[in-house]
Amino acid sequence: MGKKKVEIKRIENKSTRQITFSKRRKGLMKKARELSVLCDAKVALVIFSSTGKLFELSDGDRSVCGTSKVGFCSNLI
Amino acid sequence: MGKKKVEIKRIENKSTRQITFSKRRKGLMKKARELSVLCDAKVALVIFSSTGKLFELSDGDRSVCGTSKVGFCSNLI
DNA sequence: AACTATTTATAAGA
DNA sequence: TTCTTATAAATAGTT
Repeated sequence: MGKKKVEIKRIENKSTRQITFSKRRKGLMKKARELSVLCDAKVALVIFSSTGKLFELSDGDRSVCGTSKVGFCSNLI
Repeated sequence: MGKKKVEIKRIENKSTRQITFSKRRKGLMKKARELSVLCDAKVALVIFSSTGKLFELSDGDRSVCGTSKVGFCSNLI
């Protein structure tokens, strides 16, 4: 998608990589939510950026992971 | 995407829901891998179908979660 | 942060 | 149920 086809390999330019990260993270989380709702599935998504920043999403029955999002993330680490 | 626009709510027809689950799960995992590679991020994705079947993906530095995929999944539960 | 040309994902259909 | 196709959606490069 986009004006040029892009090869799936590490983006070397830092600012391009950061912009792409921001755009694709948003898109991925949207699709995760959609899968969860449309198909009545339980979905958990955890993303660490290359700078170590954490983004997380979980849908469906939260009880398997604990009740808080922070708790859920902590269990992963 | 697709021939008709679809509303994001639970698909009531069981076989349609199962087909959509299969297609979108595949697409979501592909995009998770792409984000991981393009942006040098660590991504973990865990999906339970409505029948309880587990699908899982993790990319990037596995050490935060243990070395095996099974181990990683077990930690979540 | 918005736009838009294109690519990609996918809802129906075969 | 695997393959095709029309269309919606995501997004790469641009402004």
